[in-house]
Amino acid sequence: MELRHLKYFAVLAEELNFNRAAARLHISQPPLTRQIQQLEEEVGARLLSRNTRGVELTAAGRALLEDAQRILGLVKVAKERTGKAGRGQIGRLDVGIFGSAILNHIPRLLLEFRNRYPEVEIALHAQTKAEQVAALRERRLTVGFNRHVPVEPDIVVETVYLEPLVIAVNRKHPLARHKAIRIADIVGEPLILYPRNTRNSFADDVMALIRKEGGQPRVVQEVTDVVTAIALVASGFGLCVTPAAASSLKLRGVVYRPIKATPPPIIELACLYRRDDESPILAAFLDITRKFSPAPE
Amino acid sequence: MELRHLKYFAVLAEELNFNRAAARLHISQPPLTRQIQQLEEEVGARLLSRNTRGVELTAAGRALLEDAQRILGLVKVAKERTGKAGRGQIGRLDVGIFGSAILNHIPRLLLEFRNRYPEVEIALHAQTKAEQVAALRERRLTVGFNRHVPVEPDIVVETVYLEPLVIAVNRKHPLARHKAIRIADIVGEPLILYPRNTRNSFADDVMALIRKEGGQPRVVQEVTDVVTAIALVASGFGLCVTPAAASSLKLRGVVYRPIKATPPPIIELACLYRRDDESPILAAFLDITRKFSPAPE
DNA sequence: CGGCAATGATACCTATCAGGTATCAATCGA
DNA sequence: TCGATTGATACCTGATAGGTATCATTGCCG
Repeated sequence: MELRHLKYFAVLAEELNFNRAAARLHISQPPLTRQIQQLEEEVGARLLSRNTRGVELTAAGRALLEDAQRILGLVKVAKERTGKAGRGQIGRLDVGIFGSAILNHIPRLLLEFRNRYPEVEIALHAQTKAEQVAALRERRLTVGFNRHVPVEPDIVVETVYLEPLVIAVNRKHPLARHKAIRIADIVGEPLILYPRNTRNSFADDVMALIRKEGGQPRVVQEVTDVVTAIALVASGFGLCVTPAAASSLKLRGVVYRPIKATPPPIIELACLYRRDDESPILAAFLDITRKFSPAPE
Repeated sequence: MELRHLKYFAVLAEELNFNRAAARLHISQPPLTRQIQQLEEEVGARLLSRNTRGVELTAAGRALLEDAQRILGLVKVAKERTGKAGRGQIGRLDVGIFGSAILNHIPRLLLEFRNRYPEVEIALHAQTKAEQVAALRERRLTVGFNRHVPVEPDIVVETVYLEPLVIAVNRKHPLARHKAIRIADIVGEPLILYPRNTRNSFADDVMALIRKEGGQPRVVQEVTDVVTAIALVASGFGLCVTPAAASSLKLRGVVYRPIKATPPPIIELACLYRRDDESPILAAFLDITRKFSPAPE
């Protein structure tokens, strides 16, 4: 049995007339007769009773018609669905993120992607660098976002965003009166650092930045995430150097000031994915990512 | 697209190797390659990524595989179901019956039919002769059972059972002492007749039977159904001539006696169906009906 | 009542295409 | 580097879907 048989039968069952059905199928009547005969032989039952004036469905014909229509419908949606999957318009995008990355740039990317590919399900997974790499290899992740990602042969690391740094200070702190703050100004100031206990982290960048100005950072507190860090700034513990994205965290008593320097200090956000991943969804997502990157607006 | 494409693809997706898949499909490898290429072209997406050492499903391929398997499964059950419908092993049998016919013979037929065609749904409809004929014409009934059915050109009436008559008498009545009763014995006896007010009914048969013996029936009560008639016999209202099937109605105080006559009086049970009905279910049912008929055991 | 028109079935031809054989290109492993 | 294995390609052949011509049946209508 082939889909042709079912298609022919479905049309014939609608028309109940071989000539009209054949015309609708753009074939002549004898081939239609033959295909229907074949179908009848294969299912082992008369499908239509031919009473000289037109035809009529038998019980078996009625039974098959239902199934045939459902099958033909399924074939149609299967074709469409497969095509969509091939163009990355359907499926699932698993994105690995880390704490503060979710504050600004990545949500914009995801929003844009969702608008363009509304039928792709997006799943977010908060994971560390190492977890992301492992998850990518095990196909649990399509793409990850992180900073300072070590180079691996099977993982592509692509810088997607250059984010300026800002300094979060308490509104009552003298530096809050400046429009912009020089790194030299914060040498000796009490510093809140994050994340804590992580190799190759953003915290190291900040330390290095201060040391480059000849200062010794005076860390008064290490915390695990931005939100806690900014909360401490709000309560006057000290100041904090953060990616600009954090400034969307509006906490009472905290102001954010750009850093005065040439070139202004920036931090890279990278995206990572399997080198051999040819999934159209990844391609589509990377396409959008690159349109937004790497320069900050 | 044809089912061939889906079948080939499903096997290939399982094997993930063109040669093995081709072998399982009893074709050689090049035609398989070509059919898969055609399929890919039609859905507009790569289904497999060919990495020199074996192949791998793409996202589109995974999407299609699910649908393909479901479709192939449906095709299989559709074939089976249609064949069954063609052999009358599936579907629905609407049977029209009248009051007392349900007491003995018809239930046996239905039981046998249900055992042989367990997947056919049986629906019973209590209807008069005229209702049955109308329902047959309107396809609401597959087959009807009745007595004294007038001949109609489009309805076949087939005698399916020759039922002896018996006489129901009160246990205390003098005739109850006889093993068998002659019609002559009941001339003048108080008679309960049913059904009431119906043309060409069983009641007429009984009346004719008694008149043939030269007697004038002494009808003391007319009722609509057997059960009421037998209940009246139980309370001593009179005696009642009924088809033998009624004797399965065991009421306290009622005994049934055969009629002594040559030939013994009988009443015909007929089944009726549309002359142009070629449904295999009807054929199957008639087949069983005829095996039980027309002689009483 | 006979010819006409419409039905689906049959006979036979043709063109398409599924499937076969031989072979190629690429790549992995020994 | 050579052989083995992968899927792809080229080309041929045979099965078969589809076409044309025609038939048998039957309802319709003058």
